[in-house]
Amino acid sequence: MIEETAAGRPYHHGDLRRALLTAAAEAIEESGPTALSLRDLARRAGVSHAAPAHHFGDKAGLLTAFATEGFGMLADSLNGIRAENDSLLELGVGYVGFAVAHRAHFEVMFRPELFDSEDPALAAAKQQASDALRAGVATLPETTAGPEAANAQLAAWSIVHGFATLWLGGALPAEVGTDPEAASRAVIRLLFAPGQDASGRNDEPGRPR
Amino acid sequence: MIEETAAGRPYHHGDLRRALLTAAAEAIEESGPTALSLRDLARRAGVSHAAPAHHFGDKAGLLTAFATEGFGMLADSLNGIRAENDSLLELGVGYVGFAVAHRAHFEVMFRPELFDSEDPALAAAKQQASDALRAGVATLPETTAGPEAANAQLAAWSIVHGFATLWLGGALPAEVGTDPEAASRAVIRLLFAPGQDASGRNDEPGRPR
DNA sequence: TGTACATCAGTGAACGCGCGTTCACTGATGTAC
DNA sequence: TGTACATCAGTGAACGCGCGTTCACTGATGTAC
Repeated sequence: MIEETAAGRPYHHGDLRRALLTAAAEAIEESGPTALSLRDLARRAGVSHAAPAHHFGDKAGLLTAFATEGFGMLADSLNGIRAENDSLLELGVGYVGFAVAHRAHFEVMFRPELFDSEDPALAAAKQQASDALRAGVATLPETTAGPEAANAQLAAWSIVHGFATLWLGGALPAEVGTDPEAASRAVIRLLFAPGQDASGRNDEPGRPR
Repeated sequence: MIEETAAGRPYHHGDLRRALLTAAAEAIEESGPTALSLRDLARRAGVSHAAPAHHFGDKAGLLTAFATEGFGMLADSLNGIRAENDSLLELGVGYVGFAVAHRAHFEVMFRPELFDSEDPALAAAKQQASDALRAGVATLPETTAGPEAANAQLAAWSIVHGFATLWLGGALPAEVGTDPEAASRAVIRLLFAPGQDASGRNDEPGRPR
C-alpha cells in the first residue's frame, strides 16, 4: 500500500520511470523530441523538476530508454505479424502501422544523435527489430539466396520507412486517404508484384482495396 | 562600393539575408533544425543578434525561406537530371543525391511544423519539386495511364525518400558502403525491374554496380 | 550638381523566461539482527 | 516482533545560461527637387 502525504499525493511516485516514459511519448507527439524538457516531464508526472535525474540522469539517458522501448515494441509488433502471416507485404504494412501508432517512438528511434547508441540494452532491442525485418524478407523465395538479397531487404525497408516518414510529415497528398495501412498496402505491393493490379491477381486475393 | 566602419567591417552587411541562409545550412548540419537559434546565426554572419529580425521576422520566417530555397534546389536538380536522361531510376538516384548533398535543407523541407506551410513562395517551390517528380514517374510507360499511376508515384517517392532518410540517419549497415548514389541505384532498381539482377538485363546496361 | 529628407539596415542595452544542473535535505523502504 | 540503520526516491531553493523580443538609436542609402 502506498503511503500518502497530507496533500493526498504519495511521497514516492511508485513507478516514476514508467510515468516519465509515458509522459515523454505525449510530449514528443505534441512538440517533437528536441523540444522535450525534463522539467516538462516532471510537471506531467506530478513530481518535482529534479526527480527525473534519479531515473535517467539526463535527457539523453531518458531518450535512450525511450528509443530502447520503441525498438522493443517494433520487434514485438513485427514478430506478432510474422507469427500469423507469412506475407512480407503485411509485415511492411505493420511497419507503417507501428510508425503511425507510435509516432513519438518512431521519430526518436531514427535520430541517433538524440540518444546514446552505445547503450547495450538499446543495441539489443535494435537488433531484435532488425532480425524481425530480416526474417520477413527471407520469406521472399526468389531473393533468399540470390546476390540481391541484401538489396531486396534495403528496398523493402526503404519503401516502408519512406512511406511512414512521408505520412507522418504530412507530405502526402490528400487523395491518399486517411487509412495509412490501406494506403501503404497498395503502394508496397508494387515492390513485390509490380506488373499486377489491385483487382485480385496479387498475392492477397480478395483483400479489399 | 561598401563603406566600412573604423573596425574594418561595413556597417551594412550587403547581403545579410543570403548570409543568414548559408549560416543556417551550416548550423542545421551541425545540430539539427530545432536547435537553431537566430542569435547563433547572427554570430556566424558577424552581425548583432537583433539583425536577423529585419529580414525574417522570427525563426519560423527564416525556416520558411530556407525550406523554400530547398524545394527550389530540389526542383532544379530533378529537372536537370530529366533534361539529360529519361531514366526514372536516375531521377530517384538524384533525389537521394540531393538529400545527402543538402541534408540541412532536406531535413527542414519535410518537417512542416517548423515553418509556415501557407507561405505562397513556399507553396510554389514545393509544387515545382512535386511536378518534377511526377513528370519523371510519367515516363514509366506501363503506369502512365493505369489506375496504379498514383500508387507508382507514391512507391517511387517512398523508396527514394526512405533510402535517403535511413542513410542520413545513419541507420543503414556498414555493408551498404559509402557512396549513397551507387547504393541507392542498386536498391531503387528493384522497384522498377524486380525480377532482374544487376548483371546487364536492367534498363541501364553496362552501368557499374 | 547639390541639398533635404524619407526609408532602410544594423546596433546594443534591457527584459523576462524556461532550461539543466547542483545540493543539502527529508520522507519512505527494506534488511540485518 | 521490534529496533537500528543503510539505502533509495523525491523535494525545493539556488545558480548560471542562452534564448526571443522589444526599443530607442544611428549609420547608410536612395530619391525628389
